Amino acid sequence: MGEELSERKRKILHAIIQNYLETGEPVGSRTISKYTDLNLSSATIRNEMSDLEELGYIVQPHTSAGRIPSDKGYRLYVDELMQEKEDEIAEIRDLMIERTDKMENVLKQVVRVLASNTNYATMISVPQGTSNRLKFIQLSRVSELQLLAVVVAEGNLIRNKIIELEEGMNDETILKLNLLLNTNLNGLQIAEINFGLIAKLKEQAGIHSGVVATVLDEVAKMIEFEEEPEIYTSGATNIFKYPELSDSTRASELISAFEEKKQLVELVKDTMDEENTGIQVYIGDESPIQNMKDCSVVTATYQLGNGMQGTIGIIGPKRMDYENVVDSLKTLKTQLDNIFNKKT
Amino acid sequence: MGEELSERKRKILHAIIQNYLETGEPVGSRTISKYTDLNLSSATIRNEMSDLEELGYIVQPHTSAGRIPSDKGYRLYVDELMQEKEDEIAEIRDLMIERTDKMENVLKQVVRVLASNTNYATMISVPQGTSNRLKFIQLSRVSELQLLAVVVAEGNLIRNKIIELEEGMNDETILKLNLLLNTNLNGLQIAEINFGLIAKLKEQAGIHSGVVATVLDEVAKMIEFEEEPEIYTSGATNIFKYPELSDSTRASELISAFEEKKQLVELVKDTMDEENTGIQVYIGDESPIQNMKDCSVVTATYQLGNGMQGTIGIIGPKRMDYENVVDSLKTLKTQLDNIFNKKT
DNA sequence: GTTAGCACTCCTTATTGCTGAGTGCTAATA
DNA sequence: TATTAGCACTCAGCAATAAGGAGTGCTAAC
Repeated sequence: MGEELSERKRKILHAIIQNYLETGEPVGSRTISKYTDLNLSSATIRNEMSDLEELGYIVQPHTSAGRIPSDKGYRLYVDELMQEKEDEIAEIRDLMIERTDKMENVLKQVVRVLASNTNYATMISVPQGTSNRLKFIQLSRVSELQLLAVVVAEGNLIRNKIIELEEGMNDETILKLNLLLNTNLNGLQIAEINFGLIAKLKEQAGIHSGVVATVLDEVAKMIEFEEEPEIYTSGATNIFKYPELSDSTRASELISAFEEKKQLVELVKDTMDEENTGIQVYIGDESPIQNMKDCSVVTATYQLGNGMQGTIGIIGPKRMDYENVVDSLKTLKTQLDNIFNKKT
Repeated sequence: MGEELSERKRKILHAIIQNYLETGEPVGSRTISKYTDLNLSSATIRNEMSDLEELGYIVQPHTSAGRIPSDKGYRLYVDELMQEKEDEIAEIRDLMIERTDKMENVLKQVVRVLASNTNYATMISVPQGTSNRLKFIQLSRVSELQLLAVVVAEGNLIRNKIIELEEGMNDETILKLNLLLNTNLNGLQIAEINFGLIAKLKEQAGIHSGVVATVLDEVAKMIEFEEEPEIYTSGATNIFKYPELSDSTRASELISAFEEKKQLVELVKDTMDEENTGIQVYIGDESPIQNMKDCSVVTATYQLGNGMQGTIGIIGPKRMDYENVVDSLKTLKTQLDNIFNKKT
């Protein structure tokens, strides 16, 4: 593990990986001999490659084939070899966020553009977080025994919930409840809505405390731990562009992972847990998602002002164009920050 | 076209199709000879099959292979041969609509259950219609220059829309607007909101008519022609269960049709246009969707009280189990009717 | 009208042989 | 000692060939 690689070995490994990223075919010694400016014969390259294989950075699919990078090789590439193009402020093509529309639409558009730009499968999670501030709450009667609760949080995150009542409620009561809820809750972060406050509200509701309790329960539950983050995906069929992923069983598993979204939720949670705020790269087995052992997953966390955050992810073959992907995610991240933060 | 088929030919055709539905392999004369209770030798069957081929009901993939049904054959099967199991009130397994939750959730669950029961890809469209009645409208301030409009229609169809204001608006005005809108619009069908009414409302809004106009525009546009019906899908990866659909290009096209949903919208529109309220079966080329020439599509329209309606669809290989599919859709259709109509 | 029999077709699968890319090793070279 | 040329060897991929088998169409007999 700890062996230092000679500069030459690093160069050769770099060349192998880059070549493989482009072609998807095992790369042989002769190719490297010509491809690099090292001016070494294929025989020498062969010796070095033999070493690299022994060290676990590359792998031979079968005797008398070229070499392909192992997970360990990719890891080294991503961590050290790959050059980040810090400066080029690459504009995400075609990304025109039209208006301050519902966040839902913005996210759907973002994920679609990202997929069509990168040619990989993409996902984005609706921002979540415990320190999100309430903008306002509105209860309205929808029918005799149903209330509609609309909750708006910062960033124009809107949630509806139909609340079933056990018994009727007159308009005045609803008005009072609205007043009560909004006076006490608006502007608060979720974390600040504690049991004490809830008890206080119940008390103030007087005879209607029973009803208030259920309403509060619903409201609290709805936002506080909106159990599963919602996720939008796009470009799942891009995986068919990579032969190594597109045999039918593998493809089926991958795509249904995108359809179900359950596993993606795991991915989001995993990404969130890491304190790391930057870009994360999961290579093969490193991925928290079972079905993606043959893929690489690159994720980024984007912030929404007050501790609210979501995850963007790109899923593709191990030989994905890491440089560009990481780059795209970086700029997208900042763009998202801007979009959501410019409107208070 | 008009030739009447002898009873024997019909039986043989029926047998061929049923066998092919099960196996997916071309079926030969010997198989039929044993499979049926006709007690005919394979030679006789061969003669009949030769006739059936000439009439266009079956087709030979290559010389010296068995026969498979042509689109025309399937059509006859669906229209005449197939026995509808009218009586068995087949319960859709596991379909437990838990609560009067948001319609969105109900639909998502329905489509998922249907997919897992049938092993085909499924879709459902959110009900739409011009004769839908408004339950109520609610405008609320979200920030200085943003209003949130919440519109609830019958069946608890909820829509949110952020409306941008050009200039600020005080609370009183908003209150008035709400009163105005609700007094005049609640309980109306969309069709009843005409230009006359709109003009009247604008007038009543007095000095704020400018703002009211935009608000009304937004509200009207939002419901009247909610441009594209929303569509939920499930089980797209089921197509991998049918080898004839799962080669990578075909699969990719199909699945991306499910991902994009654009084409599904066409399908929904097409289904709606047909005056036919029952079950529709599109076989191969009959389908309005380009990419589904190799599939069959079965759709049903479900009603929601006042002329509002949505579409359920099942997409699978041509050799789909028509009997069960049609049956499932029928019962599901009535179940949906019940779910949505029991709560006014 | 039905059936047995037979020649024929052609898909499928397995076998074989060949080619070419690529390796590993050894011996010669700088 | 590091590099290189040369050579024998391996093996996936491909094409050509062969064997097997399912199924048909036709003819002649029942």
